[in-house]
Amino acid sequence: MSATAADRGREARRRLLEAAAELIAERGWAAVSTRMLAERAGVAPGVVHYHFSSVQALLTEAALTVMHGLIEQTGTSLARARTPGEALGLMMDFLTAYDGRDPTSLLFAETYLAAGRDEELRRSLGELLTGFGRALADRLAEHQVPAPDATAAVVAAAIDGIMLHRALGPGPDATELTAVLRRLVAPAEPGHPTRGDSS
Amino acid sequence: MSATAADRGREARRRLLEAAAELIAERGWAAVSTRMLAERAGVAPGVVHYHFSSVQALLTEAALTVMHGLIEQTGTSLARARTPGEALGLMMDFLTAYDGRDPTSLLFAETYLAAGRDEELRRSLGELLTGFGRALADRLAEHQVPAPDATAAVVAAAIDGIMLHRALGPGPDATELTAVLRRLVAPAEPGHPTRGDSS
Amino acid sequence: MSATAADRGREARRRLLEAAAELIAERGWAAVSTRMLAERAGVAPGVVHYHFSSVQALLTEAALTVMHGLIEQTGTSLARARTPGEALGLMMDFLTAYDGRDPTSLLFAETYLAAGRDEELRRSLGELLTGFGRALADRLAEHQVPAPDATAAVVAAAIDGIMLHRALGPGPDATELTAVLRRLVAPAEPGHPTRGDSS
Amino acid sequence: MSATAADRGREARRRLLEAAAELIAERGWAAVSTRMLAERAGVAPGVVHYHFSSVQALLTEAALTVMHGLIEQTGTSLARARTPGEALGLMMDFLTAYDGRDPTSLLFAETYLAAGRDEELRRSLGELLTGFGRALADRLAEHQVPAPDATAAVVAAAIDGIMLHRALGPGPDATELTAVLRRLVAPAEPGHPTRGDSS
DNA sequence: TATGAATGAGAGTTCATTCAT
DNA sequence: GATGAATGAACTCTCATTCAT
Repeated sequence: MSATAADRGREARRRLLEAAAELIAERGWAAVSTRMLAERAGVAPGVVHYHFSSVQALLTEAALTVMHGLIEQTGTSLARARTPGEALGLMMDFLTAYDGRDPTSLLFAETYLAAGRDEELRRSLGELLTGFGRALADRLAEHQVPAPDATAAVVAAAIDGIMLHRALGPGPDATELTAVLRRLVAPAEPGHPTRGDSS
Repeated sequence: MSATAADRGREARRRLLEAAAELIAERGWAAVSTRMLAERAGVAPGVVHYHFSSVQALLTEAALTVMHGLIEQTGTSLARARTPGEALGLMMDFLTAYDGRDPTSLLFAETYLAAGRDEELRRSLGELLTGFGRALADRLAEHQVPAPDATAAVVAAAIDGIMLHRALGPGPDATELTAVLRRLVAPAEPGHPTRGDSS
Repeated sequence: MSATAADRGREARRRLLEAAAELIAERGWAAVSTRMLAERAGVAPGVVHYHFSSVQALLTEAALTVMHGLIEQTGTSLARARTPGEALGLMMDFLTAYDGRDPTSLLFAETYLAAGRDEELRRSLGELLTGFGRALADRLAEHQVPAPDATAAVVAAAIDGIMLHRALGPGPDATELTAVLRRLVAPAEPGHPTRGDSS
Repeated sequence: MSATAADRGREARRRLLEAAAELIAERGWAAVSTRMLAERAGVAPGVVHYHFSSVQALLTEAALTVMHGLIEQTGTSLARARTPGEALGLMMDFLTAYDGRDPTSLLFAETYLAAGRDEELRRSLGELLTGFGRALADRLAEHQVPAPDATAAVVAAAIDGIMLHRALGPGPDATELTAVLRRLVAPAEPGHPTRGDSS
């Protein structure tokens, strides 16, 4: 109401972050330019460097914001899950929600690669994923999945890897892949150690 | 002894492909420039476009050559494997051979992403991976692994995904991950679940 | 007093258009380069593409601006002419004002040729000349010149053609040529009907 | 028969001249490059500079050869013409044979402009056109056309100017234009010498 | 009589960033 | 808080030309 100027400033900043997330997916991290960002956000070119110290800083903040949001939300859902099937299903849901060519999948992949060349980004992203991995491992442990830490790592990696491969072509459909992935998280059973498929 | 000129040309071309593979991993696909390539290969800048129609074409050829070599060689090894354990072990070996920050892992990841923005690259890479997926699925089928196609896809994706995540930090070690991955390829056996080889 | 930045921008743009018109004549349409334009206009190389989407766009705008100005002004003079002799004399004046090697003549010739390879330029230039041709034909018709449209086309073409030929060497002087050209615009006379066209 | 190597050399040279004439019309004088010429002529790039001292020299020779051929042939036809109508008709024939966008018209126009920036080309082309102008003037004189030199210059210029304008759009058709041009070459008549102004 | 690999300059264009307003 | 003009380096790519073979 009062601080119209400050509000416009916040709004411009928000639109720039939104534009950055879109453009990283569309063009690739290294191909996003100041002018592209300004145009997409509907602001003057100079505004980019007014709100952010560099284009890299804007891209980093945008990517981490989106990834933090999605991962945090999934972690929360995991924590709320009451039954094992519910918890595991949440992970598998990614396979139907994202096809490897959607903005979210691409943003994740681009950011993983960019992190390999930016120490600060690598650290932040590492923390995010480590936290998520722990949350997932905790759930798996509750459901008697053996080697819960390594299993959580493999599940998360498999899902990201599937996204990466799907960008190249369809591949097997989500239902089939989900069935295979469930083998990873079958709970250990006293008499019949490591079953998990025959259903 | 005669064709010194032609030989020099072949050598320059070869060095450019070598430089391209290195630089894609080091700097990222979109950040490789004509002059960087020329300098790394030890040739004049103009030579790049003398031998290749564009920088994109050079990067594409370089990436496909390396990936083709590695995948073909792995496929051949798979085909030669006499026992199931040997075959499965070959796949798991990637986890000890590559740590996600080595040139080969990075080249793979960069090329996957670049393929999303280059139709020709996507097609070529798709063929390469489809062929490998089929070879792997065939082996899995021989060992009575259920849903061999989807399983092959998940195994390959998990390995690439692990590489991607490892670039961010160490994570669980290869031995643990391998143990988890073996759950995916346990043969379906009516009476005695999870043995898995003797064929 | 306030908008010094905007003023500087307008001034730079203006100087670039001026430089473009000069350089098209001096070097030829296809030989005008970004850096030549920048140097002549006294601006940094990057400024060219800040103000214009491409060098082609700059050349096109510059050429059309100059040609539009000259043609419009001549059209206006034609319209204001009170007597036939005055109107015809305006056309003939070009022969004394321009010698085929002056910037204006060369700009016209270069632009005609460039228009053959640029659809948009061809359209714009075509409209400009069609409009002028109509204005001239109207005047000729008022003075009972037979076939005024074709006559206007021939007069305009002859003048441009003379400029083109003069670039190669002097040729007959303007007075003689003017006398010949006047044959084209002799009014039809009842008793002695305009030999040379009918049949 | 014997000198196969020498024959191939002559043939390559001939094909290069042919390619040059085509490409000047297609791309414009300044846009013709060594590689384009070699490709069009079906020879290796190095051959261009083996047969010609520079690309400019090749273009110049090609243009002059074509123009010399056409002008010489027209001059010969003019000389052979038995009646006035026949002679004048030869000139007018250009208007139906060329439409301003054909290779010949474009080659002429491109060469006129190039001559303005190449002293040697200007001299050669000037001689060619001067010679033709004299031949035409002689014919006009024989038919009692007043001011035959200036008239010849205007006729030639009008035809080239019409070609130049036609490249921009159709304009009046050849029949109408020819009718107008015939006014220029009407023979002087005892009683009414050189009418056409006083109105 | 060619050949084709190489050179290095220069083409048009886009870049992240700065700064006076 | 925002602007937009400007900078100068770097981008991909094409150039005419040379020269060892």
